[in-house]
Amino acid sequence: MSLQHAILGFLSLQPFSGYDLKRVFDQTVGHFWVADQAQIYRTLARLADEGMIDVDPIEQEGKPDRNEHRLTQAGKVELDQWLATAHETQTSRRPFLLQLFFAGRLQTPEIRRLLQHRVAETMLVEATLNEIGSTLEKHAGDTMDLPQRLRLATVHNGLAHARAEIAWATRLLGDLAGTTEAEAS
Amino acid sequence: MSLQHAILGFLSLQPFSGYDLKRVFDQTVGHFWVADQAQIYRTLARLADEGMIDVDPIEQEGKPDRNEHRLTQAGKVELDQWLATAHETQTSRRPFLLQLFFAGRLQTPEIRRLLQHRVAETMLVEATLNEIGSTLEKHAGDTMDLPQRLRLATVHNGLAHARAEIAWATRLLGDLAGTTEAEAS
DNA sequence: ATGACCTATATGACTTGACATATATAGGAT
DNA sequence: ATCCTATATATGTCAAGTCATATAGGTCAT
Repeated sequence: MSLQHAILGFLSLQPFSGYDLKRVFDQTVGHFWVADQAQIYRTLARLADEGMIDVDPIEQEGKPDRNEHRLTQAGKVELDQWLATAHETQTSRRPFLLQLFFAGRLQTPEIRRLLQHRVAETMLVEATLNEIGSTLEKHAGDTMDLPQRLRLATVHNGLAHARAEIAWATRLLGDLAGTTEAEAS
Repeated sequence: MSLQHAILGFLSLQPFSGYDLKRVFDQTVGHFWVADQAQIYRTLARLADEGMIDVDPIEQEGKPDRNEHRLTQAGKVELDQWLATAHETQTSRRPFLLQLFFAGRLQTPEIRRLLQHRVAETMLVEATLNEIGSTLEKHAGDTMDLPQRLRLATVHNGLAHARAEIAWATRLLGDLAGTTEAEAS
């Protein structure tokens, strides 16, 4: 499970409540990791159980109390070990390719519509990532330290894949158009 | 759930047993969709329950009996509707990016090692996809029909993303090397 | 004071998937 | 005889994730 280590990672930066974590996930790694609120709380409970994190109840005025979580030594060790390990990548499932694989049953215009939708969708992702990237670069200015550059690199990764997807789909659209015209002529 | 529709897709080509399906999955869509054997059988049972497929017990000599599954009209309708729908893509989780995001805690050489491992891993994927691609092209010869071209396109998609990943990681490796040298000089 | 919204945590129910293991038939090897 | 492999289906168990919903404190606007 990686969510566990993601949480340890954030807690290595500063203490967070579960509520904080949900927002931090969405705002920083949301483009490649979606974390469910319920899952965050349950994982925090498990990590506390295992002695990876400590829980610190904080009373607040004007707001409900919050449970701050901070890394224990054991948690730090676990995190660093996970970080330093080169994990095998398991092939991720791609529903769109599945759909395309069987799309031979459809009419060519319908397939083109699917691909065009895919391009449009991916261009939106690209735009979002571009914004995130410029924000990161602006915030950092000239002095970008290693952690910042790695965070930016995750955005560049998303951009690289988005562009690859768009180029691939666009090319396939061209191929399909070419054939249709050739068959019609 | 997409496994359901993948199974319907294969059964739209010809009848299959659960055992067949497992092999067919591995051999044709394995590069972007891993299907668990137990999951296949349970999904077949559910699809039969829902009237999407019919089960046909076949007695065999020299081998155990097998249950052939074939699409019903309802299954065909469900498949075609799924195929023709432009589904929203949910962001897939990328454990490697998570790792990189927090890798600022590591020493630069360790980060470089992670990236080099990533490149090597992805180059293996690329090689495998190249083989699959050439096999498909060889089998088809000059006359590639639409379904064949779409199957090939899923391989090209994988290749495009593999190359994007390699290029991104290589570039990042260069950046990291540049900084280390600059800091050392 | 009622409703809308934000902060904050928690639980129940369910789905999907992963992994191990069981069962049975039969061929071929040692 | 025994073991290994292939064919074929099935079940148990657990982990991970999704979605809905509950609870509770508090602010602010109408």
